[in-house]
Amino acid sequence: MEPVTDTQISAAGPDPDSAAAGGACDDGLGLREQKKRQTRIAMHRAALELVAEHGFVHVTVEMIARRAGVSTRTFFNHWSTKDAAVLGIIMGESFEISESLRIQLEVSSPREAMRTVLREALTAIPSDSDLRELKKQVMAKEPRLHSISSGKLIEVQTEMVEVLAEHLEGEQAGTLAVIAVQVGFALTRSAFALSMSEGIDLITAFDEVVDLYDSGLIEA
Amino acid sequence: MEPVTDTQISAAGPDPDSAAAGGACDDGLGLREQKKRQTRIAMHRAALELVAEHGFVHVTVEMIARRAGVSTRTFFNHWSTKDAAVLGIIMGESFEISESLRIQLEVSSPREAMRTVLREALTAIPSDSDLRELKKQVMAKEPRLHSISSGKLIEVQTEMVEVLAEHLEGEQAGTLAVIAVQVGFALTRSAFALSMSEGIDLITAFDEVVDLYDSGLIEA
DNA sequence: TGCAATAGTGCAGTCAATGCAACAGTTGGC
DNA sequence: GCCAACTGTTGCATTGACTGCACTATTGCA
Repeated sequence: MEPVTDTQISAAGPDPDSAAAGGACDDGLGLREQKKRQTRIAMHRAALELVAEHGFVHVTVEMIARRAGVSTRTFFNHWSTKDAAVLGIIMGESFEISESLRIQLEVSSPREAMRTVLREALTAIPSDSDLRELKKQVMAKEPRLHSISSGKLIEVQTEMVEVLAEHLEGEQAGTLAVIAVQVGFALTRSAFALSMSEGIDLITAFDEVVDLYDSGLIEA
Repeated sequence: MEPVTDTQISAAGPDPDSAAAGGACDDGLGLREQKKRQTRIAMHRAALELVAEHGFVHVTVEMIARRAGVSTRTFFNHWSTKDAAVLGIIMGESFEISESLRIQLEVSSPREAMRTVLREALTAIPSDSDLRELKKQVMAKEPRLHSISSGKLIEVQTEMVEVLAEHLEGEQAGTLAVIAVQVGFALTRSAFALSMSEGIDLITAFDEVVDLYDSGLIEA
C-alpha cells in the first residue's frame, strides 16, 4: 500500500454494509480497492464512535485499530494522523493540487482559481445518515477538531503559496500570496466544520461558506 | 513555575548577554523573573539555531534543551510544544482573550473587536538583529512553520467562536462566527509569517497584513 | 496455476509530551 | 541574619503517536 499519500480532501465513502446489502455498488473498482475502502471506512467509523464515546484525548490509535479489526500499523498506512482518521481526511499528492492551481491561474483570476482548486479538492461525502449523526456529535463535543492542520495539508498550503506568489509578481507578491492562501484555507476549514456540524456534504458547505463570506456579513 | 499557560502571543525579549553588558536593563523585574526570561530566550535561540543548522525534523527537544543548558523537563515548563519554542510563541490564559473579545464587542463592530483583540494579543518583539536573521533563515527553509496551530491556539480560537456566536444572534450566527474567527486567525498567521520572513515586529506585520487585506488586492 | 503487485502485520525504535516527587535558589517577613 | 512560603529546575517513569523494515497474505492477471 502506498504509505499514505495525503492531500486530496475527501471523506469516507458509503457504508460497506449497505453496499453489501444492495450488492450493486461495485463502483467499477476491483475487489482489492473495495476492501481497501472498507477497512478505511471501518477505521473512520470506529474513530468517530470512540471519540463520541470517550472524547478525543482518551481515544488511542490502538483502540481505533482494534475496533476496526486491523493492526495499528495498518492504521497508519491509511491515515497520516489520528486527527485525519476522525475527520475522514484523505489526501492525494500535493503537487497535483498545486499543478491544478497553476493551470487555473492561466484562465481565471486568482480568487476564482483558488476557489476552484479548493472546491475541487473537496470530494463529495456520500456519508450515511448515521455517520453524519456521529460527526455532528463529535464536532459539538470536540471543538479541537475545527482547526485541521493534518500534516500534509500544510504541504499543500506551502506549495500553493509558491505557485501563487510566482504568478502574482510585484513587490508584495509573497505577502499577498500568503494571505490569499491562508484565507482560502480558512474558508475551507470553515466549510469542513460546517459540513460536520450540520451534517451536510462538503461541497455544499463550501459553497455556503463562500457565499456568506462574499456577502460581507462576516466582518472579518 | 506555572505549567505553561499559553495564549498571549509574544516573543522572546532582548538578548540576555546584551542586557548583562548594559547592566541597566532590570525592567523592574525580580531576579527570579529575569532568570526565567533568560532561560526562555536561551531555549528560543537554541531552537532557532539548531533548526537553521539541521532542519526542523532533525532537531529534537533534547538537543534544544542541551544547547540551552536546561533539562528537557524544563523545556516543557516553558513551551507547550516544540513548534512554540522555535516560533517564540508564548500564550497566557485563553479566557483572558475571549473575555477581552466580549468586552470589545460591547463597544465596537465585530470586525473591529476581532482585530483589536488579536492585535493586542500580539506583544511586540524586541528581538535582536541576529535573532531576526536567524528567523528569516529558518522561515525560508521551513515553510512548515508558516501554519501555526500550537496547541492552546486552538483553544483560544474555540472560545472566540463561542463568544462571537453568542453575540451575533440569528440563524447563521454559528457559521458566521466560525468564518470570522478562521479568517481572523488566517490574518494573524499571515502576520506571523511576514514578521519572521521580513524580520519586522509582529504588530507592524499585523497592521500591514490587515491593510493589504482591506485593500482588496488579495483576491481571496 | 504461477508470478507480480500490493494490502496487512509484527516488531523494534524514536521522540514529543505529561505527571510526580524531590530539590534548590529567591523572596519577604521577622 | 533566619526561617518559611514560593516557585523554577530536575530526574524518573510513562504514555502514546508515528516510522522503518522485513515478512506474510491476498489479489489481479497472464
